[in-house]
Amino acid sequence: MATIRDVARLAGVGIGTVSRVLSGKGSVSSKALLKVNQAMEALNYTPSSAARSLVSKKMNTIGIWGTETSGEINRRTLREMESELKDFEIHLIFADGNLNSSKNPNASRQSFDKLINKGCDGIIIWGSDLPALEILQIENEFPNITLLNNKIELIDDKCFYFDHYQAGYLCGQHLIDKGHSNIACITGWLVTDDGNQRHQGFLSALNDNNVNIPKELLFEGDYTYRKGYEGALSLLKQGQPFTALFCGNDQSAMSAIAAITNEGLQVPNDISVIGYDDMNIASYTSPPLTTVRIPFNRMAISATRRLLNLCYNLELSIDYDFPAQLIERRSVKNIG
Amino acid sequence: MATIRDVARLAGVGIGTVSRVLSGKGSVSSKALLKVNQAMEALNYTPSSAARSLVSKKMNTIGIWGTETSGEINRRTLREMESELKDFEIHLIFADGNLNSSKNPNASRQSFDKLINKGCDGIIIWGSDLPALEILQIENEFPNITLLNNKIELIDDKCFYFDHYQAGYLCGQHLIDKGHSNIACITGWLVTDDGNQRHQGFLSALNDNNVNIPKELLFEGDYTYRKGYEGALSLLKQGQPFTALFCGNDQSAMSAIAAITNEGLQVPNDISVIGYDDMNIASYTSPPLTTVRIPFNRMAISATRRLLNLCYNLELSIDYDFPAQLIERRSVKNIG
DNA sequence: ACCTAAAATGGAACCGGTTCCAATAATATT
DNA sequence: AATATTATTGGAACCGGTTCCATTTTAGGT
Repeated sequence: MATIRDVARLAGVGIGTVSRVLSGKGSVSSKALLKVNQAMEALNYTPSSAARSLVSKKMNTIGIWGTETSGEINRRTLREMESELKDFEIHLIFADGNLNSSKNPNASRQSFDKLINKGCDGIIIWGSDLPALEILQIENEFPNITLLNNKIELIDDKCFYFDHYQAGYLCGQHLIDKGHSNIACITGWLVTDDGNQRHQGFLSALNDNNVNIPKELLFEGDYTYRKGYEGALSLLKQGQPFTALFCGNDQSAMSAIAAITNEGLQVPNDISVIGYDDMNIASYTSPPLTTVRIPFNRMAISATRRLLNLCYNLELSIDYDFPAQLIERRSVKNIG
Repeated sequence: MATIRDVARLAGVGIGTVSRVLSGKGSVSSKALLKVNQAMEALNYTPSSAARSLVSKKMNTIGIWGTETSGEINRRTLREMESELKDFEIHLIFADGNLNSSKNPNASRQSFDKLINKGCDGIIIWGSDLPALEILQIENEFPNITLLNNKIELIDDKCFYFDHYQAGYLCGQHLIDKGHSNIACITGWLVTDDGNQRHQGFLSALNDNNVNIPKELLFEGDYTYRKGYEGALSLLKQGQPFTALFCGNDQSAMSAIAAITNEGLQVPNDISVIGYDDMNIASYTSPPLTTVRIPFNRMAISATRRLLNLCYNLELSIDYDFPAQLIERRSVKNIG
């Protein structure tokens, strides 16, 4: 591997000159420029990123910590971040918090520290797996962080999240607008903040319209297909009748529809179903799924840009408002 | 940030001693060990990975180039690789070939070179977006590569792929075993090798059983939900009747089922459907999807380990055989 | 032609680790 | 007690860039 000194020697100039043509800063005569470029070409020279990082103290790498990234929605979000970083030649590395935290409570912090040790210039903390207090502590000694899908008042300008409460409310209101008053619910994972918020928003919408929902019509899910399927079966079996079902996400909505269909009932004729997320498949189910779309892409981009601004003193424009949008398809019937 | 010299000074020893306790190699007296550990603790010392990389010429990073990584199956595969690497404290970075190659044919090679420039110790080339010749050329000057989902005879020991032909054959045979002889097909993306192979395998199974498939019953898809839906609609509309449908992947199978259902027909009573991939949702559809499962995880792990062996002189065990397995659920009816 | 300002240049010093070796201390041998 | 081994130690040199400054060239002004 050729070094900058090899290039300088071959070009017959000093290393300073080579460095100048490399960075484009400082002045270089056109003859020198030519010779250096030829030498670099001839030696197939590539600057060592390790040496660069050593002096610049920038790794051109940012880390992502937290949420499981294998679900479709999170993958889509990730995708946005990756393409946002591509322009800056910054790479992403992962440390999956969940993976370890289940085994060992301290492990989550350890996997986070790994990212720092690795030398990430900044870290996106995704989700609320880390206690707020701990995040504040981290932020204190390592300020280059951004929170995605989490809100901490004291560092609100580094937080990017949306109003799941409002989105949940939207769903509840929609079912009511369509004339439903016997409404069942398969919740998201209530252990997570967002699962809780969308549930509360949903409940509030019902409450504001004076419809209340008996215990029997509430099934606590966890966002998985499995729980969606089981939940629907369980709701169908208990006595209370219902005409509409709100699911904490599209995955559980889809498997709930499958369960309902497999039980010989029809969606939306017998039971209306509304989901949450607007997955790609939502347009291609039977019936196409009414759901709520959340601008993950814009949110992810803003969180990423905010971090870039912090790490590299940039001033990319960012945004803090990400309103949800109801996507009406054919899984909710108007029975008013 | 504390450096090794700070630690040495505080501990009252030389930097060599600190380096020795860091690496665990060479002998250090117990007193020195204690003092150094205390000093490191006191200064909250973390060795600079950039400085380490500079001298060791190892970045502890490997790159992935090629396939779009946002689909469920690919993401699952990726997940396996990440967790395999976690144990070695090696990180993964991406360079999405597809993203650019569509715009500019040279861009794919450029994005590949970026990975090398970044200093990856090795690279997994995923898929067949790069011509074999070019890969051989690359391998020649940068031998630390491994191919995933691609086969090149000359470097077969670095290739990890499965026999899509065999898996496609399995699907075709299964439909025939169930008594079907009017069989339609929504292919995968025939531009890709694997899409082609599974199609050829499927065709061979039919051929070996003397059932032939008229042009009208072939619809060329591209793995997307959209094409699955459109394909099913189109097949339904043309005159030729059929009782079974093979889809190039589960995504198109699922949307094909939705289309069939939306048209008032039933799966599997009117039409049997078989998919390919065994996505998570496949157990939770209506009806649950018969499909073929491919051991992506084992394949990904082997490809990763092979690369680790190459990069870091390890001798992890690897595997080259990844047979497909038919998962029979309820979307295929026996009409024999 | 002469003087001054601006452009261009070379290279020492540094970033923070690892490697290696000569020097010293500790332990064993006779 | 003297000598031979072996264990431990400190630090110079190096990895390959960037930064910075003293010095040399070139261009501009009169």
